[in-house]
Amino acid sequence: MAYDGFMTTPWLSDEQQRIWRSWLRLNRELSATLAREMSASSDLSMADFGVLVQLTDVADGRVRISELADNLGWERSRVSHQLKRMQTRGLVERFECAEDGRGSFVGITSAGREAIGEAAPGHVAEVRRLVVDHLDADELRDFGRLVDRLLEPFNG
Amino acid sequence: MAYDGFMTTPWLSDEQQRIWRSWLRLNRELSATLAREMSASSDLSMADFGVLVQLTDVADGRVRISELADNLGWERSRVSHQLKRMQTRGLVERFECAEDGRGSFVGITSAGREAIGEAAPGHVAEVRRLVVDHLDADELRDFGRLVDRLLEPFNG
DNA sequence: CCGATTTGAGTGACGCGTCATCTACTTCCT
DNA sequence: AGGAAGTAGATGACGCGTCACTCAAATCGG
Repeated sequence: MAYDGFMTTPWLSDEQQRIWRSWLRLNRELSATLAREMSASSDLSMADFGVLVQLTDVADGRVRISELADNLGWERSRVSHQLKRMQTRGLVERFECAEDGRGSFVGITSAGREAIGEAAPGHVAEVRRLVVDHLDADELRDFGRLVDRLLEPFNG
Repeated sequence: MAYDGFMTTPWLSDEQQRIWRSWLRLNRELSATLAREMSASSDLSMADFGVLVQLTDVADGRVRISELADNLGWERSRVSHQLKRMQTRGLVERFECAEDGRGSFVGITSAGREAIGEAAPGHVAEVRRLVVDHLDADELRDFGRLVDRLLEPFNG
C-alpha cells in the first residue's frame, strides 16, 4: 500500500494504480483513435454521430429533445448546443410540439442520413478492429460482465 | 447479426452493440462523476489534476514540456494551453532550459502542491468507491487483464 | 381559478482539446 | 561553414461541454 507524502488518506496500491492508469489511457487512446477515424472519413464528429444514431434509432425520425438527452445520457444544454450546430449544417431539423408548447421535436434530415451512411462503416470497422475482434468470445463475455458490474452504481 | 438498412457493411451483433454502448456509457458516467467530485471538492479540473500528479511524480519537481506531454499522453499544444491556464492561476511555473534554447521546464508551485493535496483524497475515495472497491479480487484482476489486452493495439 | 412551483428548452461565459500554423533553435548533410 | 530539415513549444480559430441563468409553458395546491 503506497502512501503519498502529504496525504493522510491511503492512495491506491501499486497494482490498483497501474490498472486505473491503464484504464484512463485506454479511454484516451480509444476515443482519440475513433474520433480521428471519424473525422478523416466523414464530416461528422463523434458527437454528431451519436446524435444521428439516436435519430435513426427511432421509428418516425423525430424525438423530443429531452428524450434525446436521456437516450444520449447528455445534459439538456449540451444537446441544445449540439443541435444548434448540427441544424446550421443541415443535419437535423426541428419541429414544434403540439401537446406541449414548451417542447419541440428534432428529426434527421436526408443530408443527415447521407452523412451517417458515409460515416458508419468506417466507424464500425474501427470498433471491430480495436475492440470486438480483438477479444475472443470468453474475453468479450467477461468484458461485458465487468462493464455491467461497474455500471451498477449508476443504475440505482 | 443485425444489418442497418442503408449500409452494406455488417453492424455489430446485438450483444456486441450492447456491450459497446455500455462501455461508452461507463466512460461517460465515470468521468462525469469524477469531474464533478473534483470540482466540488477543489478548484482543480481533472486536467489540472493530471498535470499536477505528473509534476509531483518527478523527483526534482521540474520536467521538460515534451516529456510531460509524453507522460500524460497528450498533444503538445494541449499541454501548452493547459499550462498557460495553470500558470495564470499560479499552480505551475516555467523555467528556461540551458541545454536546449527552444525548450523549457515546468514545475509545480507550492500553491500547486497545496491544491493537489486538497483534491487528492476525495478523488481517490471516489475511484475506490466507484471502481476498485466495487470489484472483488478476481474481477479486478480480470479487469486489468482485459484493459491490457485492449491496449495492445496502441503499444506496438 | 390563481399564484407558486416545476419543467422543457435555450443562452452566454468560460474552460477544454484539436488542428493548422508559426517562430526560434538545433541538427544534419555536404 | 552554411543551408536544409527537423524539433520544442506557442498560438489562434473553432468545435465541444458545463454551469448558471433565463423564459415560457404546464402543473399543482389551495
